[in-house]
Amino acid sequence: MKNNNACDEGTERHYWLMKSEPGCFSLDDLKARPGGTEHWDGVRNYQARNLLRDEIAVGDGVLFYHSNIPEPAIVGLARVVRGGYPDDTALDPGAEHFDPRASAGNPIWYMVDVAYVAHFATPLTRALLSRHPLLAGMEVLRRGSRLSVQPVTAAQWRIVLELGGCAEVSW
DNA sequence: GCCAACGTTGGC
DNA sequence: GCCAACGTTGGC
Repeated sequence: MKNNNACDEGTERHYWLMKSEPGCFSLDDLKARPGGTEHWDGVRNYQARNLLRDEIAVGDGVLFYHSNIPEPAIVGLARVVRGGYPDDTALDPGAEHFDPRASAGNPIWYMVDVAYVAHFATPLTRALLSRHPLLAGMEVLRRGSRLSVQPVTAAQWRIVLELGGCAEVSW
């Protein structure tokens, strides 16, 4: 976990990285959804839940990361179009991420909605990202980093968009 | 497939 | 409250 320094304390974060296994849900899948929009549901980790519930807001930027493949990479961009609200897949006994402890009055788990923005011209692999001195500290590159929703600094965001050929995308 | 890193569970 | 056992994530 990263600790805030004095400059970050109390300031809003606007940029995030979200992981997905492309065999489960890829950036192409997001693009193909009606309106390019989908719920980011199924997160069952309290640290990520807190971000979804309390921090992630409409208009925030999302780096879309493909994990658990031969060459994991940031493949493109999405935008948050709805802030945190209860993840009702936790209430569905038939759902993969059903949680018997959750109820309508105590949803426990939260999700946001994200909308497709763009694919990068080429996927930004871990090797490529690590080569950039200002990206070497990214949470996703840290060994053992498992958080599926991570904060990204404004500086990191800007550099990643440049590397991805999306510097002109305004936020 | 291996295994390190991490979160969660549960005995005590 | 400690901590060992266990399950999962995810890079390699």
